[in-house]
Amino acid sequence: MTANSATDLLREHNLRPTRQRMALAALLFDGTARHVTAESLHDQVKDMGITLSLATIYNTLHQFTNVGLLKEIKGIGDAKWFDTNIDQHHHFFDISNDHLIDIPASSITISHLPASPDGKVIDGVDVIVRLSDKSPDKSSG
Amino acid sequence: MTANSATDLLREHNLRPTRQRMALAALLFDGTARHVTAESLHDQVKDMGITLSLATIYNTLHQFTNVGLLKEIKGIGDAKWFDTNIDQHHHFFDISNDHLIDIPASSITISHLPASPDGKVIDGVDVIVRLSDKSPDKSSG
DNA sequence: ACAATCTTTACAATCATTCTAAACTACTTG
DNA sequence: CAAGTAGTTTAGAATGATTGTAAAGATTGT
Repeated sequence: MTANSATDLLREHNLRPTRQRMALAALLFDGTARHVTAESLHDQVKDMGITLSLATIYNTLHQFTNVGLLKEIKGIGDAKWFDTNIDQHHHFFDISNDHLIDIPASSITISHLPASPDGKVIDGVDVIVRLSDKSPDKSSG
Repeated sequence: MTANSATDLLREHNLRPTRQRMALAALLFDGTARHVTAESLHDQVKDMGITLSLATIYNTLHQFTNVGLLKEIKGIGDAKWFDTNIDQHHHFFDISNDHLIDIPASSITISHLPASPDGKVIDGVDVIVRLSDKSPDKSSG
């Protein structure tokens, strides 16, 4: 993502194109799906030689989420994760290295979901498929 | 659950039947499925006129989980939840009041799950169906 | 009862996150 | 471009959930 398109992107969403938001937008919206936590993003910008306060990272992640540029992923580990893939989808979560892999919503079929209780509507369905390392002792050795 | 059966239950799992663990076992294993956090359990025992330190609640929840008496529920709200239903199952999570409702695993059919990446095996599948209040303005009035 | 071991507890420490108020930056208008 | 205003960033304090620590207390086997 170029500096210009980052500017446009931010403006389209009524966010001032500040140095900080430009840097984060450049990192996040390069076309590849990214899964980040505030801490991991903080480390990534640090590696680029840019220093942003953690509070700004949190603020920006929330702002990007509010305007629909990011999606928060519920239920992964201890920290909050954000996803640049804003389509409805699910996740593999590799517990051995805290790595996330997207699963398109269309790749999973969920049927026979019970009816919601009276007065309630389904707000969303999150599926997390936990992965662990295949034990080398089993199944083929 | 009677005091005697709580004692037996604890002994069967190599846990000394202390006053604290007896109280918590009595509360938790009365036959109905319960969803608790450390804080909510702490409040419940307080209501019974018993005072236990929060640290003990945490310790006990973890011990009960380690011996298979409880199951930790991943991905709900900000706190860790524990479930007396140790069968494989899923959850409705009512975001308006942080209330959980079990969904038996057999009530949901998940098909076409993609293959796990090389070297990885599926450790478990968690489905959380988020519920919110039906808006009174929509759909029938 | 005694010693050995396991538990509980108060309190400090930690981790992720949010709050606060002051310093700073971007945008608009002249 | 200068000034004013509104939006942003930041360091550091505060919060909330959880874990660690070390000392005091309870349970068990003999």
